[in-house]
Amino acid sequence: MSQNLNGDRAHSAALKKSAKEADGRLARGDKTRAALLDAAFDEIYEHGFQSASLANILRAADCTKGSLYHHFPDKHALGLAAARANIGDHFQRMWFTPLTTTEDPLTDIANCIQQYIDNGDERLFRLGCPLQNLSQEMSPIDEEFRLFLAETFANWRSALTSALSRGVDNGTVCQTANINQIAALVIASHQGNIGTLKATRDFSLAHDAMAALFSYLNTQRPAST
Amino acid sequence: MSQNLNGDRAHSAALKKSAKEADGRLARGDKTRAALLDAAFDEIYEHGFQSASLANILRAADCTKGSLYHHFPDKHALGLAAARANIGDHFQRMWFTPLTTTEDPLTDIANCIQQYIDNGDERLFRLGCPLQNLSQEMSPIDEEFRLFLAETFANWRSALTSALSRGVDNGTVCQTANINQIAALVIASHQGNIGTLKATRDFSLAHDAMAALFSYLNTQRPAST
DNA sequence: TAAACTAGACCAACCGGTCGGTTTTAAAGA
DNA sequence: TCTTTAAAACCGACCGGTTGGTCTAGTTTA
Repeated sequence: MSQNLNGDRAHSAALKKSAKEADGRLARGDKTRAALLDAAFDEIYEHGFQSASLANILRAADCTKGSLYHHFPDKHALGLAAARANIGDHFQRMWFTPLTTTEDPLTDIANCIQQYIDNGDERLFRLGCPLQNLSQEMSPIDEEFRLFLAETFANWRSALTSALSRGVDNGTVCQTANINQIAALVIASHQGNIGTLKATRDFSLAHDAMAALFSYLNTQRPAST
Repeated sequence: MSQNLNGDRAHSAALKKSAKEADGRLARGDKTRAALLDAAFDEIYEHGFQSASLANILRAADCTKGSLYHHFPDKHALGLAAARANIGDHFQRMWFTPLTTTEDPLTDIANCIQQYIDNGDERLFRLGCPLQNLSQEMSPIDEEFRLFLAETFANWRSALTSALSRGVDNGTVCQTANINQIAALVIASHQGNIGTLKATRDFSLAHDAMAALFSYLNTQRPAST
């Protein structure tokens, strides 16, 4: 077993070395590795994992085959590491951080979703959600990818239910609300909305779905008597 | 322009001939063509369009390259024709037929969705919805595919709104309901639900999302006073 | 000097697509 | 009814290009 959990071939010595770089600059090898992860994520996001071309990745990372196969045992490990690095970051920023502190989960969940539709960049609308793309493509054919993706969904779900549970406690969510159901519908409708938008490019459809979800979320507030 | 709207190379003479086959048997060429479409759909459903292998399709259809390229100009036309044939049929059976006759759209929309989760076959849970898979993969890279998929989404949406509109008229749907929003959420949440299930394999999550959607749908009924 | 890292030529396998040639089919002619 | 004929249908070897992956040699770093 020469691989660590990230599926790469970095040695413990290299890890120690880069930890020593206190000024933020990355050691040469780590810079190459980071460039490969970035380039791999972009290429996979654009073309999917199976159609992602190592040649394109190497060109974008300004790197050669020898370097790539020094850092990663194969394309699969590179793709998985790239997905882990990028998708984890994204969910932390967009969902986990806002949800762990909110005192009004129904409002802030709606805000998270609105963020995507109102402030999404060109790539989001053209390419959709990386988590969803990888789920569609890789879940049926690669168990390691599937487990990572399923874990991400599970984390997302529990971030939602934790926040909602806090909302029940502090009175911003109705006592009788089924927080598991709310979380499940938030995930499903948001994923479906982003995915559908990609093909239809119909923002009115996306806004309608969002409005319907928000009106559902509002029925989960305590009666205002 | 030697192609017809189906993107194949069948000549009008061949079409006339097969139309003459009143007993339902297909002429030799049409049988080959149908076998190719079936095999292509299966291969694309399993591996996606870009990763679909012509060699696999030919093996499954028991056919050779020469035949394939006699019937279709290229892989793209084959894939598009296969998608058209199969996805159209599916939506007709699962959604359009039930929805054009229903007198209680909120109930029957829920039934349609329940059908997928309760009676879906192994392939649906492992591979998801072909419409969604193709949307994810092909929308960003092929405008012809995208237009067909967007059209399918639009047809789905208008089948839902027509049924809901009838429901408003006959009193099974609340007068103040926003039928566009309802239709949009049904599409988004259903698509998202099937897609998420593929990675998570968590039926409790799918059932929760479905239950939440049903509870939303029930809020759209007239007050029972 | 040993280990980490980079370099890029090279490889077999597979890809979608082409093409010259053969077989099957059905209508026309006698 | 038998023969002729041309198009439709089918066949599979072959093509250039690309794929992920290997390997040996050289460079940089601690």
